[in-house]
Amino acid sequence: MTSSIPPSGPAVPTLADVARHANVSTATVSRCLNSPDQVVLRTRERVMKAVQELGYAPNFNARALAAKRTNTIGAVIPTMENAIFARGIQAFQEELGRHGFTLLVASSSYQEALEEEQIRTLTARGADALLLIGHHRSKRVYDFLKTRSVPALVAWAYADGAEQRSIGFDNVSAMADLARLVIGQGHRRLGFISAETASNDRARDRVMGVRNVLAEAGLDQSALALIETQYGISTGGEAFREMMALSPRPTAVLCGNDVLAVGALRAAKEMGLSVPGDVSITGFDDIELAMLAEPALTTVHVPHREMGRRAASMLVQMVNGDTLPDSTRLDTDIRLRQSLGPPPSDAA
Amino acid sequence: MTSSIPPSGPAVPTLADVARHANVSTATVSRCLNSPDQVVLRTRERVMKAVQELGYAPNFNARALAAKRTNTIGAVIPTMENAIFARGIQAFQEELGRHGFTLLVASSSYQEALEEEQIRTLTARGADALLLIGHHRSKRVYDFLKTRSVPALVAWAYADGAEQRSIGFDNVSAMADLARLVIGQGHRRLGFISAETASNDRARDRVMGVRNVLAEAGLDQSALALIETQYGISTGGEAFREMMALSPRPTAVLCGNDVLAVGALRAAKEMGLSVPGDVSITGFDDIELAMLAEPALTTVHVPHREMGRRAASMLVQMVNGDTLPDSTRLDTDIRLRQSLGPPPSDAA
DNA sequence: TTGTATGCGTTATCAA
DNA sequence: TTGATAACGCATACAA
Repeated sequence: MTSSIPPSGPAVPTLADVARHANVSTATVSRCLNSPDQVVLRTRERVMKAVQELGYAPNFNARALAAKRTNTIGAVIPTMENAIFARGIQAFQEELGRHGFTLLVASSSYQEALEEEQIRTLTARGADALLLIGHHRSKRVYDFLKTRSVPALVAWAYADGAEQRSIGFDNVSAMADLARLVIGQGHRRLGFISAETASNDRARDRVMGVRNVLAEAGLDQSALALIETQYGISTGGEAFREMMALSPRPTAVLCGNDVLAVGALRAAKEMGLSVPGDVSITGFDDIELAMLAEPALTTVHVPHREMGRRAASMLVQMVNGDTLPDSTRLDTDIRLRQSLGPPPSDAA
Repeated sequence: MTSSIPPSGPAVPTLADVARHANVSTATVSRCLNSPDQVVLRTRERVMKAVQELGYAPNFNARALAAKRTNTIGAVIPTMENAIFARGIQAFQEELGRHGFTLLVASSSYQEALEEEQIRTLTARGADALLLIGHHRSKRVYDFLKTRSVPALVAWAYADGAEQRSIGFDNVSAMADLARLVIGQGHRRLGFISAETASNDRARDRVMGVRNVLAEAGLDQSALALIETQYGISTGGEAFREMMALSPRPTAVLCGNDVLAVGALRAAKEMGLSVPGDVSITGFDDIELAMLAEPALTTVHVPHREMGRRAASMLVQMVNGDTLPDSTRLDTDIRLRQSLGPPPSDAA
């Protein structure tokens, strides 16, 4: 019986290996890599040659442990399957890269408990700062972040005077603008298909935006039929059918996001309803789908890419501690397209 | 002048703090966390209480350094903005979570050099294994992975007898099946709008699939007009316009993916061409957009979610080293929808 | 079952 | 400009 040979090929080279190879101390190698100008050219060349020859690459975990800094920024988003986050995060990452930072993404599947877990995980991994979506989360989480002194930035939501630094837009007024437009077309019975509001302040704010406008227009809140449903095209369609079964039924159905709206659009077509002839439908976000839909969707345009990009530079500032950036409010605007029109003339 | 007070609040608790608090050694605390059954209930309770009270959370980097294992699996995808990857990766992550692994994603923006960099980064971070998209990459990368003995799995592509373990489908035959169908409808002049093939074997394979069928049908390769373009709806549209300017022009335009196809569809509409009356258009991937488009897109359905899920379990197996999983070939099938029909009768 | 002691690969402080 | 050397926070072999 032969003793088992350890399957180690040429072990992964370490700083020490490089140091030996170049006949210098590990400290010098480290300096060559991190602050090259602190070491004279001649030795630096020797060290770099050794690095090349051995194919050395620094061990990230060891570096993080010793330096207490990772140049990594974490982000917890609801899901990558939502195009708005995919797009924003891609821009976020690109901008981080330009500043020498790396992105660590995690997704919460829209579950508050999972989000908390992910936040703790990213923190344990040594993220220098975090990007979070929306303001809604337990005080415990905010306290945790504070005692760990991990800078955090809230995105996709801007709230006046919120304690937490944020970048985003005002969901209430953005949706209100759209609702005003709908009412301006003559609609008096509205439907609203909302994403689930339980732990989603953006969704709640959008509902509030519509309610505010109703009040403003002197309409009773009963003029609004509200359905909450999960994110998805098919769920949007089901909610729409439900809404059309109401009597009297809404002449305009506003949706909390474009995906729900596209579902509604499709359901309408399947039901043989003309949009906007029989019923108007609107969305929110202005993803590509909105323009491609038939009829094209009237929606609220949100600058997702810009938000991601600017979120990155704000976080970088916060980490470097130069100057703390102010919360940033971005503008949204309405994209008026075919899916919105006046109510049918025979509307009861 | 007062000396500056270090802004440290209650410092982050470490293993040692917990140990002190519970009156045990650090080793015992470590065991409580990693192999609880090795420590007797009574002390375990004491330790856990201390953990709670101090709000202790293990430092990931330190743990990785000591244990040489991270329970982390890395993935390098072209971009999160492509729905097929977003969807697959989401499933991938969910399945990893079930096995106690964490996902680290990076994106290469379809750039080979960037991909290599990301692979090195993830490796330096101690990823236990990697998920890569497609087979195409330099030997250097594969060698690197081998000497570091980092298990890697290729996804979104399956190649018979490829050295690298993979999960995916055969892009050549999947596209060939579709091309056969198109030719079966009577088309004799085809167009193909391909994604850029330079460092993308999936794209190359799809082109090859069409070419094979042409040969098979006794058609000259000149019967195929080929345009390569970047991923995107608008680029797809531009390529389509170019193709329609050809003379004689193709009666059917196959696209390397659904996004390009949707762009083509839109361009056709803008040009006043009827689909499939004047020209047929097909896609590949079967993303949601395909069914929503007008007319609905004939395309190749790929089980992205299943691929992500199974990729995760394969990688977990590879890391745990139980049994090495075989490469897996998944089936695709054609979704025949309205965008494909016979060529116009007046086709020259 | 628990404790002691060492090492993991870096960075950073302090001398030289 | 460079070199020793002490952390960093944890896991684990070995001893008790």
